Amino acid sequence: MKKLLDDLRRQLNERDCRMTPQRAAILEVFVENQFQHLTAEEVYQLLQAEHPEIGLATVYRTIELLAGLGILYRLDFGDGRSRYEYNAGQQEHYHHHLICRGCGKIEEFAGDLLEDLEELIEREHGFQVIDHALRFYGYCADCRRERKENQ
Amino acid sequence: MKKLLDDLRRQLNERDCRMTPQRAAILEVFVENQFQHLTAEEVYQLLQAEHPEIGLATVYRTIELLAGLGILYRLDFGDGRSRYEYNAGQQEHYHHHLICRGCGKIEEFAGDLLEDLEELIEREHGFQVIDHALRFYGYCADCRRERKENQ
DNA sequence: CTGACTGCAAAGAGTTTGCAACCTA
DNA sequence: TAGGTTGCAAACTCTTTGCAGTCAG
Repeated sequence: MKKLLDDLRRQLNERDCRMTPQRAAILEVFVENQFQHLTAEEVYQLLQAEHPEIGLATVYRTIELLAGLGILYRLDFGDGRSRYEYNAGQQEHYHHHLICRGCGKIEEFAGDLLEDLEELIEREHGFQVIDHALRFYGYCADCRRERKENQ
Repeated sequence: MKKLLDDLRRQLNERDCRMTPQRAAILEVFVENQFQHLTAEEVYQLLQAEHPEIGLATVYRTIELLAGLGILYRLDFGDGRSRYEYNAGQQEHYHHHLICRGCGKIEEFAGDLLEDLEELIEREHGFQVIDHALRFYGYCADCRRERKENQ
């Protein structure tokens, strides 16, 4: 954790921004909840125990900052709020999402498989791809079972 | 257009819902703006000329209804509002989106290429895929040019 | 000691909902 | 004529912003 905080401090200083206890606490929440898809409100709730003084506005502002630095990754599953995930490798995202229309559960699966396509896009559209989001919508194993039973 | 309206009426009646001039007008907007990604507000604006009496709440309610029937397709590009597109074939969507982080422009490109992956997902995760969304984020040709010039 | 950062509360967007009047089947 | 539908306004949810006080560098 210490190294991550030092990294953050350095990145902030490079941009004339400052390290604060609030920013450290918020980064910590994301690191401790790696692979989760947290909303601002959830981060705020998770902070209540140890840092009840941190306001929701600060959470929003910090999340935006961290996302701008590439430390967080923004996800939008279409449920009306933004979710964020810690981007451990600070590299591209090679996992995708299976979003269940029954229960809302989000599974991840690994794999890129899109490089060829990205090359094609660059060649044919002159579009420089810096990221991609691939989502599959459908019904997870649990919901499929339930749906079968209800027939 | 008439056939589409009759189809809609039939689908509505099957669900104990009614055809109304408002619903017809809203469907018409989507048909006339095929391949566009309209927000509720945009639909409302487009209706003003011919149907200034239709309220925004009705637009929202109708869009939700049409999306539930599979007549519209919901798109979410992460800009804080939902967009909808007329689903001409009422079948799966085999085009994807290139979203420019510079100017926000959204280009489409055709191609499925995901069938193999869908099979894999079903086999390995027991997840039944009914749709997918594939988006590439980056910089379009125009913005790339501009960014080069500003260097 | 400067100016970036914070918490709070208020304002803003987009969307949903309650309700009385209205209209379709 | 029964009950689904509408327009309006108010309510709601998520997010952003203004501001005075605070704190990091």
